[in-house]
Amino acid sequence: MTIAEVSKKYNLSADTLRYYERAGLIPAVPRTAGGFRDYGEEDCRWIEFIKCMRSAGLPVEALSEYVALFQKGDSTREERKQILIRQRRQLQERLTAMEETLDRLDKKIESYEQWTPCIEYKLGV
Amino acid sequence: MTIAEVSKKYNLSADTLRYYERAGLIPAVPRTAGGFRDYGEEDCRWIEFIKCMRSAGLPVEALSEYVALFQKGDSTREERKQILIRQRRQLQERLTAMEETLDRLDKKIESYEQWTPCIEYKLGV
DNA sequence: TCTTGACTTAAAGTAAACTCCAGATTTATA
DNA sequence: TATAAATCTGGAGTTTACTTTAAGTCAAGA
Repeated sequence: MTIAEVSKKYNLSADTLRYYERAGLIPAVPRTAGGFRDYGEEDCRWIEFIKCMRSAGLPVEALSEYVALFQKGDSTREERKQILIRQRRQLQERLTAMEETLDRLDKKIESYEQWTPCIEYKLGV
Repeated sequence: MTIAEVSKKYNLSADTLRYYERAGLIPAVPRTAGGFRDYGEEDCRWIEFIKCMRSAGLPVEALSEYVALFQKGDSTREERKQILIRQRRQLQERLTAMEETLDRLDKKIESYEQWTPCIEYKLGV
């Protein structure tokens, strides 16, 4: 697959795909004789995985460490697992904060549905 | 309250508090004769509100628009409400994506708990 | 009064994650 | 074969949200 095809498939710009590779978010992609990237199935799975993780806000650095360790082989299994556990915990924390904010936004929007100006409304908060 | 006291109370640096004011995330804070900020109860409520919204990732720009509209008075109620609704929807979307990623991370961590290398493990994704 | 520490501003600097650009090379099409 | 479209690399530029700096002002204690 060419970079244009992968770009379309995952809705990531070609620049972003090249950036992900350069930053070590995905292993090096094989090339054609002319030097063009030629993505295979496994490359695609990496891209999909990284896209998912990035969409949830996992930092590029943590992910590139994970990929680097993965490429070092089995001896890094435990270290990789610790990265995942750590990122899972931080993601959970962000999620909880966001759920609280969502609740608060809901209440606020509800208060905007009423005509009667209440103290909350007066303060705008 | 001085900026140092508010900084301690909300665990935001004095620099961040000044930045929030400058960026219009909170209305202008009253000053002492000497020009020092003198935060009152209402200022604190704004800060707490903005801190909560920012912690969930609501963009500075959307929040500053909201505050600007609030300061223009009642006629902007509907516009303010639309901002909140829009941000709520986007927050919900981010939340859903993050929940999916959390699930996936959980499964991945579980797979790291096993000795048997499976296809997933081999691919690292 | 002097000095030390808290506070002020405007402006520059930083970090993260892309995004764009220039100039060269490769590949597909007429 | 000529040319246009796609891709390459290295490096610079952008955006968001702060954070730091510099140079000065204000206020409380010795």
